[in-house]
Amino acid sequence: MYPILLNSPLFRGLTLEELTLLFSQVKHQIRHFRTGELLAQAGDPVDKAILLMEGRLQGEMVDFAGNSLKIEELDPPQMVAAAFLYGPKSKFPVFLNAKTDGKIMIILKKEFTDMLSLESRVMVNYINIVSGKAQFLSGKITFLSLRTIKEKIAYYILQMVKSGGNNYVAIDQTQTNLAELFGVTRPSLSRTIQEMEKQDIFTWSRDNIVIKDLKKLNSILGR
Amino acid sequence: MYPILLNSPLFRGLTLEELTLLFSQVKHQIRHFRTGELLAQAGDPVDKAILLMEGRLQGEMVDFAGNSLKIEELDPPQMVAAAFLYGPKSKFPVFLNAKTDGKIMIILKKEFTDMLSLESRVMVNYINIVSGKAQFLSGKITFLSLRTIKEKIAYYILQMVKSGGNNYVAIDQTQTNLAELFGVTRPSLSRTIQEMEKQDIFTWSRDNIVIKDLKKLNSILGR
DNA sequence: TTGTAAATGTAACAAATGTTACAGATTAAG
DNA sequence: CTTAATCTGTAACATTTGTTACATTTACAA
Repeated sequence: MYPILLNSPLFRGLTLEELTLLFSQVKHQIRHFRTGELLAQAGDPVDKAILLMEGRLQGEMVDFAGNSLKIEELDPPQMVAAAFLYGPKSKFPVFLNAKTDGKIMIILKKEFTDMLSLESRVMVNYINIVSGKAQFLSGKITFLSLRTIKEKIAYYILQMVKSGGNNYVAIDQTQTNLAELFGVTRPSLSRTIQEMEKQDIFTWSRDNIVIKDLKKLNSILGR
Repeated sequence: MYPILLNSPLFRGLTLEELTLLFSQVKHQIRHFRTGELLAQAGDPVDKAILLMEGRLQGEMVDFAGNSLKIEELDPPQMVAAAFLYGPKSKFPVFLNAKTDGKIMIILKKEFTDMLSLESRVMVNYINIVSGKAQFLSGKITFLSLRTIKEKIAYYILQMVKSGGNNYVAIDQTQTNLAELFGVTRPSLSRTIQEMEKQDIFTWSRDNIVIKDLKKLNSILGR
């Protein structure tokens, strides 16, 4: 019935038959939207699950002065604001705009809750999604809590090393990207990298980093 | 049977009878611990739900150099690492130490999942808990993303005003506390407050803030 | 009231990062 | 190979924040 949803993290593991059966039991509606349409405002109560089926949506965080801060894009088949359907606040964190024409499925919260009870695989999937968001944010915070650029570089490299295991790290990011990821300016990042190279902590070439002094690198994060 | 758990967010809304019935169907075990005991290490896979019933636990974030960074305490009846039982990582984010003697209930993940399917109120409670964590972290990140101390002060005040509605904000925090919350040093915070007062944005006395120029305050957050 | 601890104001200086501008290096497209 | 776009190195200077130290004020208990 809605084969696109089979690929969504929420319905992972279900067959098309099972999904069709499920939707025969769970009230839902399909809604089409057009480019530029405003689907939700920040602060709106979230009382329904929204599943993006076609098209592209864009979430814009807006600050107190009314300016747009951060933009996140969402592609199908994904759930919108999954971590905000439940919880004490349950308000939209962003303004939700349509970047293209498309369609969404809407399931009211009560029905959504029933669906989770009905099909425990969907329940586990949903909990995995929300937990994943929390874990992602938790990692983000660890990173944002690092004060200096040196610390961020050290953390970044050590994070990469951990997955690799060597003293060699491949980079797939440009310094320009990294600077944005770190929330610092590009020249500042470049300067700090040079400094650390001069201190013989590592050598940083275009596509890889070679650690020369793991001890020093660790000690940067020691307080 | 375990009346203390009635007050836990996870079992909110259940009667003692219902809870007792539930635990007759869900395998679980009680484990006692002693002061100083290490209950879990950061990185350990999380394959069981841990509910603190008595005593006090302490989570310590540890950095690469082996130093303790942040400490969070946990009091009963709370679930430990609720947002890390599911999700792609599913590893303990902290070292879990016992501050006092006490006891925990352990429910294996499979049994826990069954319990959520079995009793939809507990399921919703659990989803509320995890969603709440994600939302809390999301707000934290918004705050940490602010670059300058001025922005943090502006954001903080506007946040307070929004709940109040006036141009008057009561403070229950000392500057020393606020500085820590903002992640800046106390003299820097004090200095910045003075500067903003000189710019006639607000007056900041011991126990309240009076906004004198809301426009300026807003414009600080405009980019 | 007085004494003490905590909170706050303040200043001089150091350190880190941002800003701006430009030159050289690298990459990818034609 | 040539060219244009992107990425990177670098420098001078401005701005912000941290560090340290001390004075002043406030709150609270004896």
